[in-house]
Amino acid sequence: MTQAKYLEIANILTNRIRGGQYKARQPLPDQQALANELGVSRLTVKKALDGMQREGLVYKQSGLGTFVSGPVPIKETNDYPVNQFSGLKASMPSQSIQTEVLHFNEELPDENLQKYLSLKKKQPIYDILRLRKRNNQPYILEHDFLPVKLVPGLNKQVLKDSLYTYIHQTLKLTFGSAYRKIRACKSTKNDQRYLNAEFDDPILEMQQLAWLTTGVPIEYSFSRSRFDQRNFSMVENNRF
Amino acid sequence: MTQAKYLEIANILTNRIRGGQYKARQPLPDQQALANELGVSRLTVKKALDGMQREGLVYKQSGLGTFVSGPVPIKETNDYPVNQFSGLKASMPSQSIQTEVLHFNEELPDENLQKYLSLKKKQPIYDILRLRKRNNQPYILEHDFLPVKLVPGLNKQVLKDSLYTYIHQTLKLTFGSAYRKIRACKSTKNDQRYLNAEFDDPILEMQQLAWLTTGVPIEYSFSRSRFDQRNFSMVENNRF
DNA sequence: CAGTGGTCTAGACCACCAC
DNA sequence: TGGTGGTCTAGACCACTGC
Repeated sequence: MTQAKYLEIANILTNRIRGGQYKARQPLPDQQALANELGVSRLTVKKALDGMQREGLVYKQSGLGTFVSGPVPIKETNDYPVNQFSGLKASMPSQSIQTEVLHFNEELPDENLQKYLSLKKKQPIYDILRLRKRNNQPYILEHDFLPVKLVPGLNKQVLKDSLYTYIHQTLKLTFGSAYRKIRACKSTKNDQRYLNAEFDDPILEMQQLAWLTTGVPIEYSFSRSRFDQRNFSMVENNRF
Repeated sequence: MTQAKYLEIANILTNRIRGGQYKARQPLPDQQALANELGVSRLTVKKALDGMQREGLVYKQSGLGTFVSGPVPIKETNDYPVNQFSGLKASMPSQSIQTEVLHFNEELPDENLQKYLSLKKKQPIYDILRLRKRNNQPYILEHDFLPVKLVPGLNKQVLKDSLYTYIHQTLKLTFGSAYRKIRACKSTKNDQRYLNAEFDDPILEMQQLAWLTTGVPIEYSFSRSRFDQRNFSMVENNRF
């Protein structure tokens, strides 16, 4: 199956920006010119630029043109882009990520999990606790709950490798959307034990409820990190 | 100037969902039927539905239809949607918000602020510290930095009322995009003093660098809340 | 097979901006 | 006034779904 044209165009233009062909604060060629050059309609170019704008790569001024965004001066190495669906390993290819499976069990869901994952009392879930390390330092403590019937064949090796890859590549399931909640909280015994957190170290937690494209809930999870290890970052656009 | 048609369509369909005409987990009429009924082209309906999908109101299955999303079971009252550009008062109309101006001064920017806001040494900034209260309880401690030349006429009354309204309605400036960073941190003396935080209470902080549609940086700010007062929430979509 | 959403086109008009 | 991006249309073809 081939990629959509507008994604192809977005790739080309993104590479031109990264390669320096279009420079920060400078305008790109106008949409019609790009359409002519690349052999597509103007709407297809616009769609590509819309996506690039959402990612913060360009900004547009109606009546003036489309401009390359400058670098973000407050961006840090601990910043973790929150607008993505890939697993940890795929989203941080430059980092060396190790995974320890601390707990992996098949259980019956409590009332909350029944509600969150649309399950009956007798429909089992996987209860998974994993410690992710970055350069062999504790990084994220991940607690996942998934319905057993949706993720058959799950085992420790998959969990050490990549849960998301297994769900997507092997089971051919596609994540559709997720509700994410970020909060600060006090450290628990588990945080102190696995993340090397002091008792008064704040913890940054992301809670997530994720659905497949079919609308079926597939994952409820918590990701916890020590306050000095991770930030969540995002680019927001007005009116979209 | 009139609203774009696709926004109008999105409003109509959103109201139908909220009014119960289309029910959770049930399909909407197909795009062509809606286009015929509402007197617009199918693409315009699709654009409206795309926006509603980004907001988490509906989800689509290629080949099947567009479905109404169910309620989110993990949503809480402390959840604050992070994908928005309105000020605090506009985004929480149901809450009673009071503002105390703790500090308001015109100063010269340090090196970091010069870099973040693209300013020279001699170009002054406003340094603003405000305490936002919800139902007369401390809620958010906001520290804002804005270039003086971009926001003329700023005064304490504006700050007590609404900074965003002033910038948008009075000065006719439009926010284009923002880089936002969320982190957990330990409480400072100011947090303890104004947010009634204990010394070991974690603080949830959002740092923001915002640009106008022209690409000019206009605001660098910190919003801090006690860990038990506020969460940040968002709906994310795969492939958009 | 029929029905759905996803994509793409060519052309048109509009609002906005700089000159 | 000319050029930009934003919107909208009608029509077409495709990939995917369930029957």
